[in-house]
Amino acid sequence: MAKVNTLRRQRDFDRLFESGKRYYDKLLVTVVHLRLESDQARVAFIVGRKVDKRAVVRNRVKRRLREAWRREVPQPSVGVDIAFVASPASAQASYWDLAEVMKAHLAQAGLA
RNA sequence: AGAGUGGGUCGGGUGGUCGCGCCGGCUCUUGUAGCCGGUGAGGAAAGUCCGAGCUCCAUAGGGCACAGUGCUGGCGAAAUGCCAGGCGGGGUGACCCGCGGAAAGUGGCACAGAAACUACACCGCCGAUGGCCCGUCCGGGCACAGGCAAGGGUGAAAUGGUGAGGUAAGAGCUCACCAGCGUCGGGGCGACCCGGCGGCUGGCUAAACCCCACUCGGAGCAAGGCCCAAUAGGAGAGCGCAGAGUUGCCCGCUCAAUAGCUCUCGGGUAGGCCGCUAGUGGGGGCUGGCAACAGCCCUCCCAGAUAAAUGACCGUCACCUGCCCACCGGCAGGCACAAAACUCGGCUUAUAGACACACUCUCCGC
RNA sequence: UGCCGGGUGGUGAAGGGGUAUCACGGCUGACUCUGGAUCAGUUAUCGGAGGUUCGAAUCCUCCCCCGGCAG
Repeated sequence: MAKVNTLRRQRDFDRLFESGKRYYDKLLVTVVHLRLESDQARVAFIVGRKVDKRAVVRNRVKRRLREAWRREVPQPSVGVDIAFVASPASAQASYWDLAEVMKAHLAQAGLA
């Protein structure tokens, strides 16, 4: 995943969480916001300290999410910002569980 | 064979399919591109408990306070670190744990108890001596004066312990040994140890104040430096006053809002770049030293991310647990603690299991 | 990542070496025909583990948890 497709500015996060549409699950909360001025999709994976105290576990969840985004889901061709926020239950979830939830949320958003 | 002690090393291997950060090279359509090559988490990277380097600050100067350290000697840049030794305590033992000063002063020691520090006298013991009574002047009784601190009892702790002598009863009152104190001689760099002598002893608490010796400016890479959109129109320097700053206070030193006057044209947010990895560095050998460690020689280059790379999935082998099983083997599950964020030296805490070494105890065999 | 502050009944707070205190709740009982008010009782191994002390919520050390500041 190229750097251009990573969401990193505080301003972008503020706009995404203020006006984005949310899809909920026990493992994952997905926030989607369309950006018409661009045709690039930007994505962020958020795993807070409440998921698990240990950095090793949080890093594993983040990497599984990133891998699921890369392999299990068709890349959107429209301008859109997406944030995947992991919940504490995702620390015990397998790669395939996370991928299923991600696919379902993107289908609901009409991106897949 | 079993149980254990000490320090040390390692902490999954291998294959397949996709993928990531950084560095270097090449290519072109010069880009947030493609290809090739190299490289990419730990013993604790952790907690942030100590200490350094490095950077900045209004210069860091003095005094007091506060704070820290605390057996001795050595090592180390330094440290609440390490090594060796000393003493005390624990363990059958290998070994482990602790550490200045209580006759410089102040304070505290609840409850209980007679008394808790100028020690004391409730029960108790004695009553030799003096007193009173009986009585033949021997003697016996009373417990008034008085003597005692051995025994009982209270407490965490009661002014040395054990034994003998001694006495009216007792007591370091006397003696022997032990503990403590002082002193002399010897050994050791020293903590301290060994021996002699003396008087016969003087609670505990300093992780209470304190005393003694030594140490101490503050903040921290979000330090700090550089380049600079948009927006706003001020911003900076000098003079000057209330004032402000340094972990607390005093002195000292420094700075200086706003208003005013004079001069100058820069300051800085978002963002980006540097700091940013070669360093008190790792490995091997020799020499000195009991050791920590030091010196010399050879050799190696070993992460630099920033919404944050170092992986995901699927096999297989090894290991562990459970079940089935006469055995071969099969099935299921597990396979630790945990991830850099300027760097380094320590400490502390978490950690499935594996390996080798040295040593101790018990039992058995020869 | 760095630096601070704090954990005491259900809740909010005192206490800084000597039987753990107060307020508001909750529960039980008494009073009342019933309820309220009132009175009495009950509800804590002081975040955990070691250490210093005769004795620790308090002093020291190490862990765990919560919150804040620095963009």
